Amino acid sequence: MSTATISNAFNRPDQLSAKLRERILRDAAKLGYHGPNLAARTLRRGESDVIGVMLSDSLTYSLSDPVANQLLQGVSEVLVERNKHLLLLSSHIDSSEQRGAESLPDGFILYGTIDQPSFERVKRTGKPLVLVDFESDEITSVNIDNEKGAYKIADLALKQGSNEVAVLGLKLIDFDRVCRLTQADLDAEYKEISRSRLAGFTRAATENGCAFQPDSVWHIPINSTANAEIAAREALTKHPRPNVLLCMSDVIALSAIRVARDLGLDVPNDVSITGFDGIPESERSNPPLSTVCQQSIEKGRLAATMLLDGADDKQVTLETKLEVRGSIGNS
Amino acid sequence: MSTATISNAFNRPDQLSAKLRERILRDAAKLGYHGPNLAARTLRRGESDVIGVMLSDSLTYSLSDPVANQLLQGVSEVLVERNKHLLLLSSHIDSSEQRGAESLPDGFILYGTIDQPSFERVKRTGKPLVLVDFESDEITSVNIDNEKGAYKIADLALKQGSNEVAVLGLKLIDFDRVCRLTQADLDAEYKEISRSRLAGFTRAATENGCAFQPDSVWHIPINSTANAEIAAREALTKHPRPNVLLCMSDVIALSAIRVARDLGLDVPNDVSITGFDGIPESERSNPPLSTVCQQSIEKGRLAATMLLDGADDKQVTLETKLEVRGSIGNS
DNA sequence: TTGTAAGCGTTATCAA
DNA sequence: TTGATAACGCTTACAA
Repeated sequence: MSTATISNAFNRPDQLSAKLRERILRDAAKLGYHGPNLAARTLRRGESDVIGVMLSDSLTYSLSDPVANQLLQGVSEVLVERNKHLLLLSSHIDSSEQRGAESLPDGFILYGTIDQPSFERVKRTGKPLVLVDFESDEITSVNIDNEKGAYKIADLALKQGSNEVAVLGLKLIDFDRVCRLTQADLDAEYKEISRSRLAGFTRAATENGCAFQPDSVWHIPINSTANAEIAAREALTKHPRPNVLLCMSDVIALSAIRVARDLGLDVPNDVSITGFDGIPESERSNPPLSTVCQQSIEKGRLAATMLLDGADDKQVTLETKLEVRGSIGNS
Repeated sequence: MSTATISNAFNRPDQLSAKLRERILRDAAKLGYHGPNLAARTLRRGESDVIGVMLSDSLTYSLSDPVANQLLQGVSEVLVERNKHLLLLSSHIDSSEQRGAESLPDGFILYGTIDQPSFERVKRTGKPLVLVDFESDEITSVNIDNEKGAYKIADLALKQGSNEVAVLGLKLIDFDRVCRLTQADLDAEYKEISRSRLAGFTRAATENGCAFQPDSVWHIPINSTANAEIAAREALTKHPRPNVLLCMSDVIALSAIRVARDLGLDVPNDVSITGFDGIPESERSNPPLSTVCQQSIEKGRLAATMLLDGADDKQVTLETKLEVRGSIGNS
């Protein structure tokens, strides 16, 4: 009974008699053998059955973000189906351990705006890559049309005949605190999807005759309730008070709804609030949030499927769907 | 220049001259070498720097569950700090790929009630294990006192002088649909933490003179909004209508609050509703939810720390904290 | 149908 | 300070 036969017992049942195979498996179990070792198998075969998901934000934060969560749900659904495993990585880091972890997966899903060095490093592995909410020439990616989605919801909110608009933006500049923008901020090059959303808001505002100034645009560095509440409070106590608040994420918009209530404002009669993403909680708020639903779960499913099926060099743009709910006025 | 020297250049800078080391690193970068390969290193050293988190529910579901999410946040916080990596696994599965994935990690965190075969398998790896929300003799674990937490919140809700109690329970029996319990269900052995919560509810009800029957107890198989709404609707339309609804999770309780509103019931005047867990959303509901806060993030941190620091054979019980908020009547 | 042997990329040991 | 070598556990030609 050689090692080869044992290997075959586990991996190629047709290469030996059923009887021998059974005996081997039984003996292995008896000896407490746990089955082929992944490290050794990977080394030999060059395939680990592990898929890496690299997140642009920190792991801890990403796990708390409802949108990232939905993406991961979609990804995991497909991976489980295909018997692949999920290794979570985060960008920014460049330790030797990080590089080690990067060497294991058979392929990567890169979510969000990955920093340049990490991106280069992963590209150089030569392994298949699928980008999500991030684009790069010649690399397979899954995105939505952020400009269009933002335009649609802003247009809807502004059609109600409003005249004072504020924007609660996500990651508009490279700064780690909540603040308003300046014209210089806007002119600076910054390659985040939020800039496309801002472009959509701006186009809708211009078309509806209520263009806004940079100082009506807030920058929020990270999609958390705490940050959003600060910005919402500033925006809603500004003079003149905005009667339309366009938010770049549902987390932000939901925070804004709560802040508005705290300030004694009625949503939508005093102020209309719109979100972006379509997270589950957006349906449950009071009033329910009007938002741009971007099907994050489906995005994850699609990205994983494309990665595993080797859909090279396809750049997919998913449709967004407007969810019109109570947080927009109908005056 | 031998492989050994190159290895040293990456792992033991003191074993060669700075000059040579620098040259090696530079050349390696130029050649597109990504750094030591994890599979090979693991094979040789017997250590992967990967930690496995095995979830009792499916991966996809767990990623959507706010409580599991908080646990994972805590775990990831510590892992990132320690330069370890996170492999997500789920219980129930026993494919060869699963066993492969199980062979990689240096240790495991087992979250929830892991099925017996998976648990045995992981135990036999001989690697360090930390159980969370799950106990087994002689194995390190992190738990809370579910009976006590449940007792405290139930006692608080029932002190208000109510007389009709219903319970929305999570995973009380082995059945995949929402249903009420029978006495036989209660008598059957079932080793889930929810049984301890039920015991706490029962004790408080008995002490407050409003003991409930099995048919006032609902079983919900999985902690999702959809399931919870079905159960909540059944419970709140029962005759006589309960004026206290004790829920075994915040997701369930938040759903119940919405269902109550749909039915035109005022919370807490018509019905008091209590939760369990202390998820972020519980603060934001309308009215805010009274619940038992179980510090899930801290649980994750602690479990990861104990795993990495080799706290063998310690069985920790974390304190729970009562959060008294608007969903309980003060009549 | 079964066994032999090479080699995957590392690192630890030991020798130079 | 550096280099040669064996071994980690597995899979896959190929030989028996």
